[in-house]
Amino acid sequence: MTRYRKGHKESTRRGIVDVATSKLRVDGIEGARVSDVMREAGLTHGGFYVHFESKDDLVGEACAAGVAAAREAVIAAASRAAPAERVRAVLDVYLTAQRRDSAGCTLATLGGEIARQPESVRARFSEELLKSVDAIAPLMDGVDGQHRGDQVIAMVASMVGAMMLSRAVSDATLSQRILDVGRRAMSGAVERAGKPVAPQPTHRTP
Amino acid sequence: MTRYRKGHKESTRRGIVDVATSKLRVDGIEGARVSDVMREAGLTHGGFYVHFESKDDLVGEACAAGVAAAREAVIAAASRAAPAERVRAVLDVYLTAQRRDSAGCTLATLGGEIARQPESVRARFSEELLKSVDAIAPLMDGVDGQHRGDQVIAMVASMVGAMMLSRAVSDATLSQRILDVGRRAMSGAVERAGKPVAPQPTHRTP
DNA sequence: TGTACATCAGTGAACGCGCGTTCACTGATGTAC
DNA sequence: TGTACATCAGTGAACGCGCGTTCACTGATGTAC
Repeated sequence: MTRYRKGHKESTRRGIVDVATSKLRVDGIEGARVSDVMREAGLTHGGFYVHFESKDDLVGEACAAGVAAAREAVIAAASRAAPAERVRAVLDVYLTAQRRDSAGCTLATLGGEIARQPESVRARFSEELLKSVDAIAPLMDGVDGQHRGDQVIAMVASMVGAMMLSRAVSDATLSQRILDVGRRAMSGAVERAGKPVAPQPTHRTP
Repeated sequence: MTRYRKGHKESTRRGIVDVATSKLRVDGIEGARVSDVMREAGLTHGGFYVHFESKDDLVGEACAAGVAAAREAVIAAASRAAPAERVRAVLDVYLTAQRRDSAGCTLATLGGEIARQPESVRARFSEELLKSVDAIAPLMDGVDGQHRGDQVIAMVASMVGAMMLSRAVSDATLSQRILDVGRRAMSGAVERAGKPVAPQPTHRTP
């Protein structure tokens, strides 16, 4: 019951990757079953191997797609703000309870597991992450390319760490506090680094 | 072939938890098999249920033990330095290539997976993490308890995010860069926040 | 234009494997007499 | 003090289940003649 027009196979494949990208975030790499992904993509599990060599193959592609999606989201948020406000703009979009309670971000949900994946998966993830740093860096407010890239890395590490802890914790108060502190600490650091202000040794608690 | 002296059962149980704590970090929650943990503890898998109700039960205990171990390490590192130097002291001990390449830290290796565990596991993790924040906070250099705790949370989130990304990435240069940037960004933020210095909008690259 | 055949995305039953868990059993020790 | 029994940490074979993967098959379309 098939035989479709040209490009159909590619679009089916893309659909599988899309489903996998979000299912991996929710269920983890081992928790996201091939058969579930295929069913959610409107297919049966047997056809999986027409599109992918193995589950690892899909995992690598989905991780890369997840990082790419995060990159686009960061670029979109940063682009809307003035250069000096961009870190804060990204933090305000990313480090939110809404984002924590939704499927979340590939980096925060899968980062720990990717470290245990085969080289093929890690390489795809790695490449896409470096590409993201380089793509976001020009939007940052720094003296040179290296510093701008470093600022992206610091921002991403802080956001991802805070988001991961905030998701792991079952205590709602602590979870919210982690998000708030992450947002304040990072935007505070940027403000202090970028402006000639009198010393302010206190974090205010709004 | 048993019947041991009083306290033997408890010490066996502790041994299983110890093995599990490090095995979970290396292999992940699903990757760490009950039978492997038992074998490494010098037992056969059948005896597992004399000590634990289920694998989840062990996972909860091992996660809590992992957080407690991290707390002790942070306290030890911080205690050796002067108050204003403590964040830097912790960063210098924690955000290192050696730590990245060893079993690593429970927060960075399991954080993402814990978010998907049953409430029983998350609650134990959560409790131990909050306990850690409260125990480390008095060592920090801040105006009040809330701020000190916030400083701990910010430090931990940054460290854990950087460590996780550094471990996930397969590109050795990027991996090292993530560690370096994490260390510099955090210790720089502390320095800028704590001292009345002239504005220095650049990160120096040593 | 009509007919025969090749193609290939997708189906669904079946496979082997390894996991968490169960269970009948063991046997050295502590306790009762 | 010596003997019979209860205890219980630990053993190892066996279980059921669900996963990733394989494979013989389907059937609508494109192509050859």
